[in-house]
Amino acid sequence: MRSANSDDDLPEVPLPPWRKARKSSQPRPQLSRELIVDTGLRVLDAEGLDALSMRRVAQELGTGPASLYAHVSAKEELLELIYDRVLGEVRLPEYDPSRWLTLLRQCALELHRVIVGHADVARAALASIPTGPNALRLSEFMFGLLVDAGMPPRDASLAFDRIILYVCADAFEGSLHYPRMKALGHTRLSEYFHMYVSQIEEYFTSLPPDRFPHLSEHARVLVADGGEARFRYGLDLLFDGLAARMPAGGDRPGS
Amino acid sequence: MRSANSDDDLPEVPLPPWRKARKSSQPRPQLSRELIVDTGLRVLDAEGLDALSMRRVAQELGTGPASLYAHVSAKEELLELIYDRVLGEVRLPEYDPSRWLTLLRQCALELHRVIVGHADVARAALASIPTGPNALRLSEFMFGLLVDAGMPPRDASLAFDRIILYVCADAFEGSLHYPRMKALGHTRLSEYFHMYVSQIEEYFTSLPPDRFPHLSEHARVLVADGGEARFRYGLDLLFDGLAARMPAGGDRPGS
DNA sequence: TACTTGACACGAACACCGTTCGCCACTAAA
DNA sequence: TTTAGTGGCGAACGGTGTTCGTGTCAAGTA
Repeated sequence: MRSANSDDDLPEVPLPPWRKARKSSQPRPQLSRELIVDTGLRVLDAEGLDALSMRRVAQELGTGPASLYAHVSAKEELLELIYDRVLGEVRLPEYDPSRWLTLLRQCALELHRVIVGHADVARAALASIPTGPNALRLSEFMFGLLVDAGMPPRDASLAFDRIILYVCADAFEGSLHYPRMKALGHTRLSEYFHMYVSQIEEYFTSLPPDRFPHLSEHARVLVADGGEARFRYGLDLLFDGLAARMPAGGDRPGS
Repeated sequence: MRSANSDDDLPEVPLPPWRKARKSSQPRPQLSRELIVDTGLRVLDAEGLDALSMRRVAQELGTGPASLYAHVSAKEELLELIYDRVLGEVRLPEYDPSRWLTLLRQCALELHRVIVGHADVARAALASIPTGPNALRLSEFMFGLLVDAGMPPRDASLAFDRIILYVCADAFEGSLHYPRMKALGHTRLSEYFHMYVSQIEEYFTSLPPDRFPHLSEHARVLVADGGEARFRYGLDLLFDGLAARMPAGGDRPGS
């Protein structure tokens, strides 16, 4: 595999018998679903989703791409498995329906944190309908919280779905900058963002004020807040709406 | 190009001089950005984003993929142009800040309608930072509405951003079913959805009730509502939160 | 102990993809 | 009429996901 010797057709030497021993001393790579998912996640964390190809994972495992298909039906399945493994890192608080709003908010923030922490796994998150064990665990927790707090199951289903969508969508949008940054050759995230924000602001400022009065005037604030503030603002909007819909109201002081 | 005559290497006849006239009567295919964007959108509408390759567009235009790069720097740019062309279909209501909530909601619904109407253009929508003329037109309208209604520009910026994200994210999520449906060989959308919903419901029902009491009990309602109801529910959540934040409150009777 | 069986590993290939290079035909200016 | 230059485009490069057929090893059976 590592070249070195010439692997031509004609055997230069009648291959000594102990060659067989060498091969069996290197037992079997023991491929398995878990090992493949582990490796895939490692590649994704280190180099991003674009670098996560079947060939790349196979290479990391010292084999060819065909070997993976014995344990994983397709790349899509591999991505779903990786996503569910990531969801395993989500730590759930103690279950207490009387504090449903606080806990639900905590879940959303935690989910967001975990997803954002794994490069651009969000791109895989939005694309898959998650049915893995860790996704179920999280779903049961959040959906149950809403139901047990007194929300009609149908509303709870919708609300839960919208929260997850929002969290994943925000993480996804943020992850789009990741490949861009690499393409521009930047290695420092702050440096990239500074450049990016300046460009957008400059563009908005340069717009004709007669056709785009608000955009050109407020160019600065349009790019002022970074990802985390934007995320929290939208989350607050959603949860305020939710609290107003819950029969018993919210659980935090002041609402 | 249209076959018909045999375009072999050897000329069957010493090609008469008036052949030259024929060629110049068919001047040049007159490739242009607009023509390429038109064709791309047509392919996308007819066969989905997965089928939209540079080769496919070129083939539709009766040429090779290399020809496109004279007018479009990369596929990503083509997608952005297509998306902005789609945004051109968004019809804006009459500007009236005193009815900001109604109009903003109308914009969101209209944008959603237009995006969903173009197969899975949503996948391109979320992936690009829209700076085309039609995107600016829409941004100026919605952002201006919030500012002129009395919202501090910084909040207006955040709110506007979140609304767009939500609309696009929902359309995106819905568009994911599109390739799946094709992969399963279904041609009727309703038929596919019926099968899909049944499967999910069955799966949730079959979950162990001791570990997933809420999911297994409420399996039916978890899949009850289709895309449109889910979308409106989330939009209402957002707008309720927004109205509560606007200094002058909402504009609709009852809020 | 010898043989069979079956599952896994994997090289090679297929059909695509986005993109670039370099040649060609052609138009417009000189 | 010559020349310069531009846009169209065939061919190729280096990648992708996936499949087929073969090889090889470990365990079960006689």
